[in-house]
Amino acid sequence: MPPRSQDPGRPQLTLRDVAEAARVSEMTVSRVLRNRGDVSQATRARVLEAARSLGYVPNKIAGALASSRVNLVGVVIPSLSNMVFPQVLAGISDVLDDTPLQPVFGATHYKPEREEEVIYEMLSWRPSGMIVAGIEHSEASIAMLTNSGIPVVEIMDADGDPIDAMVGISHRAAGARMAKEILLRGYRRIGFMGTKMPLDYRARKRLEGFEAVLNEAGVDLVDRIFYSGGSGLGKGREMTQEMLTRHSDLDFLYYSNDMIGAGGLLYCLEKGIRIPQDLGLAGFNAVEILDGLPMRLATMDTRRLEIGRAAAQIIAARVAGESCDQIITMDAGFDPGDTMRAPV
Amino acid sequence: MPPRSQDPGRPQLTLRDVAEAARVSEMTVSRVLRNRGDVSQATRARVLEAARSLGYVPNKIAGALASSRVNLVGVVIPSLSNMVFPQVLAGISDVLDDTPLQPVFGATHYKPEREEEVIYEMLSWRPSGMIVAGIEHSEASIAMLTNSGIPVVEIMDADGDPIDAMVGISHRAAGARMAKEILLRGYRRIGFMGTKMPLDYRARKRLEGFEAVLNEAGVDLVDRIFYSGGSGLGKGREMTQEMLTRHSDLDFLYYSNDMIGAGGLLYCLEKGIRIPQDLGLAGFNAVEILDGLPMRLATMDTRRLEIGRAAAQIIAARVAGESCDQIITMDAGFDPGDTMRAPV
DNA sequence: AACAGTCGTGTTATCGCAATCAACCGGAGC
DNA sequence: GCTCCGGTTGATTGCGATAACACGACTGTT
Repeated sequence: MPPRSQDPGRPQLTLRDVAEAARVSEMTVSRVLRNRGDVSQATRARVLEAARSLGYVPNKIAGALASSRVNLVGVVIPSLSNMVFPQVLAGISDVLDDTPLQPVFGATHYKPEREEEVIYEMLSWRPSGMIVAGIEHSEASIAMLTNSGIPVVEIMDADGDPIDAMVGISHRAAGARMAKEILLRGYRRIGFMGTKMPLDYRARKRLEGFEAVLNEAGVDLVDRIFYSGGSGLGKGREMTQEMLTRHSDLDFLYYSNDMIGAGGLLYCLEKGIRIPQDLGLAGFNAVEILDGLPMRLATMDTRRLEIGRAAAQIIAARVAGESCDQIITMDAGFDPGDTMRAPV
Repeated sequence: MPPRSQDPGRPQLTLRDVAEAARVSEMTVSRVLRNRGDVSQATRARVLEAARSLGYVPNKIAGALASSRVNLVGVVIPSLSNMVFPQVLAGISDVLDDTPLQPVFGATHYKPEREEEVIYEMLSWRPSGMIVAGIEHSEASIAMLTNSGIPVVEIMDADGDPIDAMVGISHRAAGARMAKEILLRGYRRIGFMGTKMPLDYRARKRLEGFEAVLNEAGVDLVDRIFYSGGSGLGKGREMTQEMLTRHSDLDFLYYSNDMIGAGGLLYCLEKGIRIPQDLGLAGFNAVEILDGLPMRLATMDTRRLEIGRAAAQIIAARVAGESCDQIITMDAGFDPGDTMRAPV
């Protein structure tokens, strides 16, 4: 029978227990465990030994209440299963690992009411800062963040005004850039495939920027297909088949993300379609899965790691009382890969 | 100029402020905001209005200290950028979303010392439960978890004894099963490719189980290649090329995960190798990316979503004081896909 | 009319720790 | 021998909330 850790009898250890064991005051134990103030080597050793042998773990709840300092940074993102956000988190962790700050994540699933709840929950722990994906939030969310009195960094978007600080790329500009590159290469009959989610503002802005440039050039999207549910290679295949069935004369397929783009690419290669001569393809996001496909899909790098890093740096600086940039706009990098022909 | 949320002047709102605004005691406000006890409709309305108009967000730090109840569940996993763990998290979130409990994640990057730190950090917030990936932990980690007095669920592995509760599959059995299936189909000259990480115990157990069955049948692995760094399609391609260059007579390639397996598959298809007749392939983990590849890779489903769910259910039940299974061993599902020929 | 039982609300005492300031100690300087 | 001092250590207070109990105002019963 395995030991059960829920034995009720076990009393929670406190500073007092350690203090008694080491025959010093609670305050001294507190100082030792936080490496604060002057404590003699002898006392320090005695305290550490006592804490170790008792298996004492400090209670941050009490510590935070007493010092009104909480070393948490709330990070609010739409989803964890998206392949995109984990990289932002990696950037954040990278930077915060060198500070006393610790990130705490929450997912909203692109639902504003869920975002509100997550923000409320997080703020109720009185974190030192917040990093929130996107710049579109409910009024209540904005009010809470504004009133919180802590640094707030909105990330991944730059098309709008932030509550406080902001780090991201302009998705409108990214869409426009891709449209320009496509036109520059002589493609004119373009189909779009993307997610249906009306609340993915960034995807929407990209499409807006994309179409705006097309329209200026007198070109219209031939067709568009929206899907719901998870993004996967399979989804890209299906949609591409559907799209090419509807219109046999397309010369370019623009996908709202690399996953479905890669699926489309695999489909086209199987069908023996000549890429990029007869048909060009492009996705969005520069996910690592692209390295390894038979052909490199054209895409745009959304600088996720750097965005995470920069956001965390802003929080760290502000918590330390240093000044820093409040608005950082990055350029999304364009990569034609192998699926777009050379500019004409 | 955007509003700065760090205006120093803003005093933190407390129950007292709301109480004064609503002209009731702090206790009454507390009751209203937690929906506890009897409060008259009139008073309740007044309090809610006061809280809303002030923009009050409760301080859980203080609440937790006073009630010694913390609705957090610590979840310790090796990595977030692995495609595997996010699904475990999804299962956990699924279940906890229907309870007052809230998951908090921490990544260890497969380092025991990092795991120790993460566990220490989490326990210092006095969570209601812990879910930890794997059953191999440092002595200190085990001691901390045991002493914590809270429910602890170790997940994703079943080859060993748990600290408290456990939910997972036997990786040794999974490796053995795959070996049997391979032998059953007449493959004999087998190459293995996997990650070098000595601390990925589960990958190691799979290989052990795999080789044990081969050896019983008088078969030896022809060769093995270990890689370090991230798993990607590209890595799978490179290794497969290397492996096939070293040994032109292999008839099966066993990969330690689906990502590199998929890369290998794409490589082989490009080279015109006849799969599964001349060469069989198999990966591990049943990641969704497989749906959409030109050919379905043989793999094993590690039941990640269900593991996450079950672990969360155990925590939820234990927190609620209910009894429940303590050890759940799931069977990894085998799927021959299209890359293994029929049994002979 | 006296009593107990509700209901709604307030009072008091923690919760475990850190900030603050006071107290102590032994040696240096006069 | 006295003060002064820097280095250590301890006692007290309060962080913002909740638990537990106390209390007054009604209600309904006998």
